[in-house]
Amino acid sequence: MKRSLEHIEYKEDTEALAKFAKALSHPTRIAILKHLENQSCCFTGDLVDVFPLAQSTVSQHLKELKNAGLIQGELKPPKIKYCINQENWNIAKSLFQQFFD
Amino acid sequence: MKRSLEHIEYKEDTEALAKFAKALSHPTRIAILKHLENQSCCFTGDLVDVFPLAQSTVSQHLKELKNAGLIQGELKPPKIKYCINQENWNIAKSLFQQFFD
DNA sequence: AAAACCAATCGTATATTTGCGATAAAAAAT
DNA sequence: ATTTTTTATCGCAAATATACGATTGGTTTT
Repeated sequence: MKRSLEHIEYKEDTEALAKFAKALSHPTRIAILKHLENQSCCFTGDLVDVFPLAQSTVSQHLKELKNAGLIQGELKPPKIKYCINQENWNIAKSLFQQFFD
Repeated sequence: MKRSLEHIEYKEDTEALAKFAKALSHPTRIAILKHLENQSCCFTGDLVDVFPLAQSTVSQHLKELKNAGLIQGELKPPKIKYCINQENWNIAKSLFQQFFD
């Protein structure tokens, strides 16, 4: 990508909102989050059964949700239990609320 | 991209939410929408002055926002006046509200 | 009719995203 | 100690996104 010489600096809220939106920009990730909201928590393997996707692909989506801060993984060897990260979830919620008035 | 043989079908709301989120997934587009919320409307040229981006790049972002249905352009020759598409804006708003509980 | 203005589109380059299979790592079960 | 289970990561391929300059198309002004 031919980039602008200087990186554009946006307000912190703008950047944060865009980052959360990006995490939500794929239907699989929306579906994963909806699933987590219902189940409260789940394991990677559960999701692999729910979605017709390779294990590595599901893992990749979980990683992005984790990077965005929307979920967190708790080690329950040999599994990993994923839950909504309530703190950041609330931050995202209020950013979107604020944005839409 | 090596795709699954059959395209995954998600619920309509899930697809719609992901589509809106995608439109919001770039800080420039967030900033454009915030600008439109303040000004109620504006012209492409105004935005080119506000953002340190090429005219074609701004136009590209406007196109994506238009495709997502979040804005609409009204011909005011020789300019084009862009406004929030209030109907779809409200749909997006309620989808995000619903999603975050 | 010609020149000027505004915005979309085209063509191109590069970066990022998405997806898969294969492999690795870490713990549990045998 | 070996095997099994579970999940992350690597390497690759293809699609999509981002950005720019140049060009095009439409309208207004001269």
